[in-house]
Amino acid sequence: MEGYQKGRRGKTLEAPEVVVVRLPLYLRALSQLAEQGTQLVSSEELGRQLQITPAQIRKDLSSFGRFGKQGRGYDVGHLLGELRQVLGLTQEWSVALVGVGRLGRALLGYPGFRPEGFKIAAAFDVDPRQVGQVVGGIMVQPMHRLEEVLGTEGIRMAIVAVPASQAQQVIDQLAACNVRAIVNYASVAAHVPPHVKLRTIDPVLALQSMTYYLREDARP
Amino acid sequence: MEGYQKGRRGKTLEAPEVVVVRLPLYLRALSQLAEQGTQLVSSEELGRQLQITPAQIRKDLSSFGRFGKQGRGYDVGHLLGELRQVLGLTQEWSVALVGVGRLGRALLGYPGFRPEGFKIAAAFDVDPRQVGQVVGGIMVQPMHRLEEVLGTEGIRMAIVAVPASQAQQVIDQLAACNVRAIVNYASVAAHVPPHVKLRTIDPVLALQSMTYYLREDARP
DNA sequence: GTTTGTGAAGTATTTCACAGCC
DNA sequence: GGCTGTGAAATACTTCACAAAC
Repeated sequence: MEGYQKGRRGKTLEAPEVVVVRLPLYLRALSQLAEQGTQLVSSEELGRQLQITPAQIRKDLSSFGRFGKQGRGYDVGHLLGELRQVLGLTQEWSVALVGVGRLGRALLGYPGFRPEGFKIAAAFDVDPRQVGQVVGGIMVQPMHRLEEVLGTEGIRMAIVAVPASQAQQVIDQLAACNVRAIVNYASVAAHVPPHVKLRTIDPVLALQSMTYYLREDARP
Repeated sequence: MEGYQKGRRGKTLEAPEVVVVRLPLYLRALSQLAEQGTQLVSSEELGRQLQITPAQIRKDLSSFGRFGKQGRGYDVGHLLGELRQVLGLTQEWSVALVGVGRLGRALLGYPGFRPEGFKIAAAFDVDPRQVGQVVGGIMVQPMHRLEEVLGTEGIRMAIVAVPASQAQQVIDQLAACNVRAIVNYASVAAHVPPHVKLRTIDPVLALQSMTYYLREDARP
């Protein structure tokens, strides 16, 4: 789990980033409810599942519209649609992957992207031994084809799974190719231009912040 | 990047969770500075590297002690030591891994844990074909040995890399074996007892929250 | 001259609590 | 009767700004 950038809301009055980060949680819970055939859900029930207060959920949703019905709750299917709209998830998004080592390959094989509307549409690596290989149905491209491929495929999101020492450079290249959103698995505090969104995923940071709570404690 | 639990600070007045989550960032930046031989660093310089305001850094650090020297800044080596102390990183932590699929294997091969004091000391899987295999120097154990192994190894942290459908069950088992901190890679809003810390890492949530900023924008 | 540590001020976020609607 | 939507209140977090330390 890690850092998302602070809520520098641009000119076009945007929702606070904390709120935007919660919307996908609502989406996921609603999908589950829809699957099991539930039609209506209250903010209280949703809150129970997500461990978020009902007031929080109502307030978050109310900043995008009035999606509920008093006395009844929210229509699951309807709210799903509205949230997808808000989040821009009505289209399929093509994503580039840079780095096809063990982690990159795991990501290429991960079945969780497609059903959510994300498709890894291109993969890149510097290692000439990787280039040309077909992994998960995708041919690994050399880095110098980045701009060309991203351009023709219209790709604006990327996942970076390269060693920490290479990450900043790769991120710079992606930003130069008009990529606007990056999930970074490398263990670095990367810098991006202001119009690029970055989320860094780092299990070591997650572990390190949790040990704080485990210091020398007798257990109950 | 994703959710950390809300700052329910327990009885023993703890630092706010937002602060605890930033400490590892400071640690990482300081390690780098130490490596390149830098002796002193100001909150301003540290802030530049991490994109955090100097005031924020000073305030965060001041809640644990007075580690700096006016007019000079912070001694890199000293601050490193203090932060390791605060975070409980003076010992090595053994971590259990549950799930040795593609992602689990990538984690077993990840060289980033050891230098930070985390050691994957045991691995488990339900799949009988995985059990008994040696991956990254560790023999995969069957799930029924969880309690025994965690007990004898004194393991209190775990990484969950199993399919979403299995995650809650696995997390319950871990909690029952006295695990107090879990990094969860499964795409679920898992529940844990209050004395267990959970960080969920989910690239889909990260992507979904970023598409919000990419909706229908013409590019520059 | 520089840079910390920190109250006080300023924002941001969450929760309360209830009018209004179903 | 139940549950949303929302101002107002309460908390939490961040930044300011400056006295004190070097």
